[in-house]
Amino acid sequence: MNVNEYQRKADLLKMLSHPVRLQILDELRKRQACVCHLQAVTHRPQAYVSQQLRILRDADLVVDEKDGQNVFYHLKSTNIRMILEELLGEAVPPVRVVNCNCPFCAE
Amino acid sequence: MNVNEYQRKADLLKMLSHPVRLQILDELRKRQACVCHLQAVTHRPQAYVSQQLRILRDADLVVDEKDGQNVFYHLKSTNIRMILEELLGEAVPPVRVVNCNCPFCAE
DNA sequence: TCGTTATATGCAAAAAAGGATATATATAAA
DNA sequence: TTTATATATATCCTTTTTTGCATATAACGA
Repeated sequence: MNVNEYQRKADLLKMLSHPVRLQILDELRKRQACVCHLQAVTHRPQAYVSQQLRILRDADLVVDEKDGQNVFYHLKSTNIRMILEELLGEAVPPVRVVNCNCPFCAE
Repeated sequence: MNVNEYQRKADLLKMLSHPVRLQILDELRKRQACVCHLQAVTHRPQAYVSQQLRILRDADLVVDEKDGQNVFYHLKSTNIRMILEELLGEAVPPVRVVNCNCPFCAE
């Protein structure tokens, strides 16, 4: 392990060491989700969620895919999934969120 | 998982998301080490290393133990050890460091 | 006691992160 | 074409982090 590797690993952790980003990633490991769903889950304004998603996207942790009006995000690598598992425990199954009109939550 | 739990987990990760602190923790999972050893490993001035150790100590990640002139540090919990393993891979055995006069490195 | 080695702490400047707000774009629906 | 919805980006300001440097303390040896 040299200095650069520690730097890269630290950069990765920096992405995770933020409560809202962590919650977003935790949600995404249950199932892909659109921005409006993550808004409902985190109780944060849309612009705020989009900002955090952009950071995660730039860090190559999530991938976005457009579908009509919505943009769905999902985890990119399995590596991040394993770290989340160690940190947060097993992923729980997705649940419907009130005040969310996304295709999964609306019936 | 509620908001506070994400916050606590994020706080933990924040301690790790720093290249030098990460390197220190990686070194400590091989074996306990005194400040002068960590100085030699990280190539940082003593005051700098002590500062980072204080942060890790305040975060309850490491424990210090005085022995004569030296102060030895070791990891506190096994939880942190498992996260490091997931992130950095298996710990490698300790090696002697040149320019280090600690009891382990001096013959 | 004096100097040396090991370690800790305090402080301040520089850099980065966090979060709110305003605005832009793109799609769909009326 | 107008309007509404979903999402993205830019900007500004405040707070935190980072890091270097000066200094303090404590133990040990000469």
